[in-house]
Amino acid sequence: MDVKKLSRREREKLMHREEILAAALKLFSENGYHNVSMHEIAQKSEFAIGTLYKFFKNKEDLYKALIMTKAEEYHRILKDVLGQEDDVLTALKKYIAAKARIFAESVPTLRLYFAETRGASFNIKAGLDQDIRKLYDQVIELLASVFEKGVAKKVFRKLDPYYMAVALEGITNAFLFCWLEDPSRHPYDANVPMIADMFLNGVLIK
Amino acid sequence: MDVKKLSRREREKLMHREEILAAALKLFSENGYHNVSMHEIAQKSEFAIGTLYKFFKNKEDLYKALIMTKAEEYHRILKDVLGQEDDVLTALKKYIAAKARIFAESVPTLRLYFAETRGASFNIKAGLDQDIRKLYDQVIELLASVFEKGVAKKVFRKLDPYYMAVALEGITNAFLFCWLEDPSRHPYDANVPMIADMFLNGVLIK
DNA sequence: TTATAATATGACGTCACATTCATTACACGC
DNA sequence: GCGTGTAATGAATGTGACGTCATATTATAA
Repeated sequence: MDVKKLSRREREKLMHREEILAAALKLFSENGYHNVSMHEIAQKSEFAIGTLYKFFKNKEDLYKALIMTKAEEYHRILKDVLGQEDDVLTALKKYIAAKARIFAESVPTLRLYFAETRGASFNIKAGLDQDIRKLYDQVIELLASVFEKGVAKKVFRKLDPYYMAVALEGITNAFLFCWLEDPSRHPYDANVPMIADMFLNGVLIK
Repeated sequence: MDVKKLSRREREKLMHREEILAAALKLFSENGYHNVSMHEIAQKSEFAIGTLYKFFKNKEDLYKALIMTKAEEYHRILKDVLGQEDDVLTALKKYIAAKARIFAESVPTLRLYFAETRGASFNIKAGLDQDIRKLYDQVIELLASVFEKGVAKKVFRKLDPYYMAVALEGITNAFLFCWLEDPSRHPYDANVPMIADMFLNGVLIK
């Protein structure tokens, strides 16, 4: 998979593909799948309609390629973070912070990702749901295993590890959503310690 | 607004409207706005296409009427619960439980509500976002005021009340989503105490 | 320079869907 | 039974989007 192995022709073709995807990301994240036409994507990417169909079988295929690329990247990063040999507490804090880093560089990606994973996704007839879902479930399971370890080591209370993972996902996503709505008023980065604190210690005075 | 004041003609007309909305709810919640045609809604509700247009200006209008009715009902119930003169802790627990009750009777409604409030809603060109958002923000603010009271009374730690509300919303929605995906495996009702416990006390062993 | 392969183009066919409106059916008072 | 206004109908219309393909352009090799 070395880039050097590819001829200029092939490298350019890949670049063109990337350009199409970049244009599509911008449009889809702003307007949603059904409110973007292939004509618009062609215009924005400065290719002809026919060219899009050289790269992607159809509109669904283009969308799916876009989403899955991003989802796999997201998944890989979180897996890396959770896979490091840290103690459970730092692993968790790293995880919360990583979610910020991933999307900090690309708000459009976050918008698309939320559109497909939160709420019911009705964009694509079939298949995509399942594929993204599988990646998402893997992250949850990984998180759950961290919690399980934490429970065994008596760091965490004896609660269902899976539900702890669900809760943490819920909280972090809620703050990501806040940030998405108004980045300057609700910065995610700055709130990471507070989020961790709230989740770990609760809101009650003991 | 007494029903008795209406003639049979008028009552029937209202009933017909309800029937159309019921058919639309089922279809939209299963397939999403763009994958349901007016023709399908007409068929399911056993009216002619033209009749739909007697009740609603267009497809968007029909969808909007559907969503806003449900959203206002949801909002009203949560407002009632939080408005009662309870101490902050029972108010909170009631709130968490109420979210279950509202949707327990209608999974389709929950699906639609999530489709419009979580993730980016791209169904309707403009307007709906803002209107639903306003209702949603009111609930958050109400929740925040409960937390503020709790902080003043030294029940809750000194954290930003708004962010506590965001976190609670995040957690409860995450569990609602779980329930939506697999109602028998992840019952929301049974988990209410656990959710409250996790949010109030955190996951850490002290 | 020419031949050949690879890539890009965009006008157009086709189809599905939202919306309209001329017509029909119906209820109710006289 | 008759006339009037209200409600319901669904074939017809117009629009717009996807995806195709015959053609044009560019790159490479001979």
